[in-house]
Amino acid sequence: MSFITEASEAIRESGGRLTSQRRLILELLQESEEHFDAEGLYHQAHERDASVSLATVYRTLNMLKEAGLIDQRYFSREHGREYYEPVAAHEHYHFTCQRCHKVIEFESRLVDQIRQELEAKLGVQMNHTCMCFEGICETCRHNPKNGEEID
Amino acid sequence: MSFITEASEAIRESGGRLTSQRRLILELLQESEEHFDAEGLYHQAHERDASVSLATVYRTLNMLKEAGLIDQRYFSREHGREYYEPVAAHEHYHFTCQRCHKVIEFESRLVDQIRQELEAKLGVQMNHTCMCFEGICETCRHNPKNGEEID
DNA sequence: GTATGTGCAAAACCTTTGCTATAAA
DNA sequence: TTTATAGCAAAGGTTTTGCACATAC
Repeated sequence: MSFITEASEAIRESGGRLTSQRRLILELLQESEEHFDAEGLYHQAHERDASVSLATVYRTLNMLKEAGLIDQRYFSREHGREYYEPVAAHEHYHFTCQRCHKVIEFESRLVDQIRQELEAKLGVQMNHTCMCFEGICETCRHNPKNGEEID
Repeated sequence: MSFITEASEAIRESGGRLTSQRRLILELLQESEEHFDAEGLYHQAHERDASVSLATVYRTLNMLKEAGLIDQRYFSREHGREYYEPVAAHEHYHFTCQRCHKVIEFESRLVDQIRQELEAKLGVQMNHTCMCFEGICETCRHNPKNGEEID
């Protein structure tokens, strides 16, 4: 089932309405299948339909997050801005290059094990994990040009 | 070497000045040896010296962060507010209880291994790791009273 | 004396919200 | 027709900054 179909059904099931703005945003999300933030999404949407507002983008993102259709992440060290991505089949994590700002996705058995270890060791119930990794990617490590001191 | 001594030297070495406001803030940090945010620190400082401003607290925290004397962390899922703590001998991580808001520190060999695994697997140079864990602590799990639906 | 640091208030930033008009069902 | 949603602009919450004055060195 496509993202748009799934999201449309979720909206309808909860008594929501499939407005033209929401449809446009869903299309953009499905097309991109990448990481995006509210502002980037807003710019794309606004290009196609100048009537779309930033508030609607935020409201739609929150709605999709509540519905469990997108995940909210942080990518930069400062975490000043929220990013989103479609919910993926298996958990994965992100490494952001501080120089070229490329985001590398990866999976790790170790990361997955942490939850279990903590639940066992601390006796807690883990509901949410947030991890960001930052540094210099392989390409940039081998290209010391491109200026800018990092860390 | 005490935190105050170390910080004072760092300030002087970088051509900075040990103002009364900075001295007060350093004292509070050394006393607390805990997690704190800008506002909490500001309130404490302001009690002892009503002339201390929030701006100075922020500036001092940033200075100490740059100097590598305190670490900046996030404890809540939303990351709306920055927390700080003295730089510790060994890396540790934090689990925050969503019900009682207690913060549990822990160490984990697994967490530490992730860096190495990623450096090997992705060929990156890891400069910064940010992790937050949230859920329900053991105590709260066994005390289903206290209302509030969580997640 | 000279630069660095301070307080204040305003700005910056991202996100949310109140209100009225609009449009989906 | 009814009620959810849109747009707008204003407010929210946290952190930063410009500026003139104060102060450590």
